[in-house]
Amino acid sequence: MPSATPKKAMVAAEAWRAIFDFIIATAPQRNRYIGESGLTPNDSRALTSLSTTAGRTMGSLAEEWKCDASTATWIVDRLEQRGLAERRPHPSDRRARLVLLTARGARLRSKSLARMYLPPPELLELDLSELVALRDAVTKLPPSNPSVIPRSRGPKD
Amino acid sequence: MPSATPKKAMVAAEAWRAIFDFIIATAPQRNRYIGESGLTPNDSRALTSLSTTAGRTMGSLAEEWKCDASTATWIVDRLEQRGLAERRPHPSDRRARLVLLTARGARLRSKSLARMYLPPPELLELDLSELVALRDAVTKLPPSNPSVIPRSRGPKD
DNA sequence: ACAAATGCTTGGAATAATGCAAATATCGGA
DNA sequence: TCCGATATTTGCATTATTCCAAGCATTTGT
Repeated sequence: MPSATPKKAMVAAEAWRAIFDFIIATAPQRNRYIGESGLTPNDSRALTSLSTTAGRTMGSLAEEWKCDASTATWIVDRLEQRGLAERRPHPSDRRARLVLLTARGARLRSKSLARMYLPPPELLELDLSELVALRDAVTKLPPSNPSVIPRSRGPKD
Repeated sequence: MPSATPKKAMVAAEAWRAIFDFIIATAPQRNRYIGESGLTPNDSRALTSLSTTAGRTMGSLAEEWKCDASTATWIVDRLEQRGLAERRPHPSDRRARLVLLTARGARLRSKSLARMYLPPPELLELDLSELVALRDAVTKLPPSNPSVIPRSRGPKD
């Protein structure tokens, strides 16, 4: 066990365990959402790595996904076939490609994210005061790249 | 939007979003654990549905996993081939089978769970007081089936 | 200008997952 | 006892994922 701050480690373990159990318990719902979007879990993850503005090279995607370069090719091919992403030439390196989300991809991504952000119904079983305490506590968690604000508008998809 | 308790819904949404982002941000670590165990995510999930004592019928497993009965057969076959689970005759219904974890399966399951319960390092970035508040808040979350207490002992696996 | 390195795609091969239809054995009720 | 319902497994077909080895075009360092 980390002996640096035993007390802290203990509390962190208790906190994490409760969070983890909650995640597992509410996972089926989210998996259902993913399925309904016509995406595989893999596609879904891939979408969150892209944006309509900042192109990513295949290489950086493969690195982020910790997979073979050819696997990244396969994954992006898949998105491209569905019109969710597109490859463009790299402005300064003609070997490389920049992968961007299409408008359609962005819509699907937002929609998908919006559903993931829907709080599990179980959360509403808490009192308002408990919820507030929870909200205040979890918003202190280290900031992860805030996965874009989901805005639903424009044509459906 | 759920108009029942707008305030509550709002707070729940904020809380969930922070939790969800944290889960996503720390997912790579956990995925790595799963991979290292030589199990697929599917296997891993399957293990958590079994115990060494309470046998489950194939049917109930298929229902829990929301998959075809033949898929459940495939999944359990997989575990059985690796010596992690075993089928036994059902005491009162000769059509049915009871699936149980083997000792080896139980060890792997515990080990796997224990790693999942290791709090993400990011959690330790919080102050002790913040952690305590978090712990107190999340332990009020609706109880999920507590996925068994991981106890590491016995021969390695 | 070359050779080695880099970025990506293709071709292939293997495994994982999943569902449907058919076959088997058993159970339960009329 | 006989028939429809139930529990599982098998055989098949399909899709999803992965990685390795090769091949191409381009870039870089010397």
